[in-house]
Amino acid sequence: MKSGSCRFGLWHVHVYWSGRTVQRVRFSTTGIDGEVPDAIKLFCAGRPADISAFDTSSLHGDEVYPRIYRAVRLIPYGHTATYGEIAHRVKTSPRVVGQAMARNPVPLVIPCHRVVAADGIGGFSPAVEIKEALLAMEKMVLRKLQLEMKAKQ
DNA sequence: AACGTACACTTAT
DNA sequence: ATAAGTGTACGTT
Repeated sequence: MKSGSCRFGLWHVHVYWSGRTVQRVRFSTTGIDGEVPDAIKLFCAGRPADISAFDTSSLHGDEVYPRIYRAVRLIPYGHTATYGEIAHRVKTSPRVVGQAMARNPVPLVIPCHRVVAADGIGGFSPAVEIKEALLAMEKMVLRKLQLEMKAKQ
């Protein structure tokens, strides 16, 4: 199992992984030595990298959490869904979706930052500023991509 | 093993 | 503004 961290704004993103399997991701105010998968490095540097394809044990099974995590993983880069929408998709309640997000072992890989409240941004641990920054970054990157696309046509 | 409480929510009183 | 509904985790009996 390898581990390492990379920067996202003021925060350090710790990643525990090996090969295509990511076991744990967490935000910290301090860094650690070691390697981080390229895709995650690119993502944190503001490139439109898709990091949802990594393997994660939390995605398997018929229980409620895995079903929620699989649904959340389908939210595209730069987009959001509400707790209620996800709940509706997997036939559970919004409260439970929030619980699953709070316990997400691999934020970014399972993009819990793209799940927002019906009337606001919702929560994020350890700090909601991270969620705001992630959403702002994705929105900006997406807008830029769309502009480039349009320019080519 | 049962029970209470605490949640990153939402909808309806 | 408050209450009910929801699934899971975690603490206390």
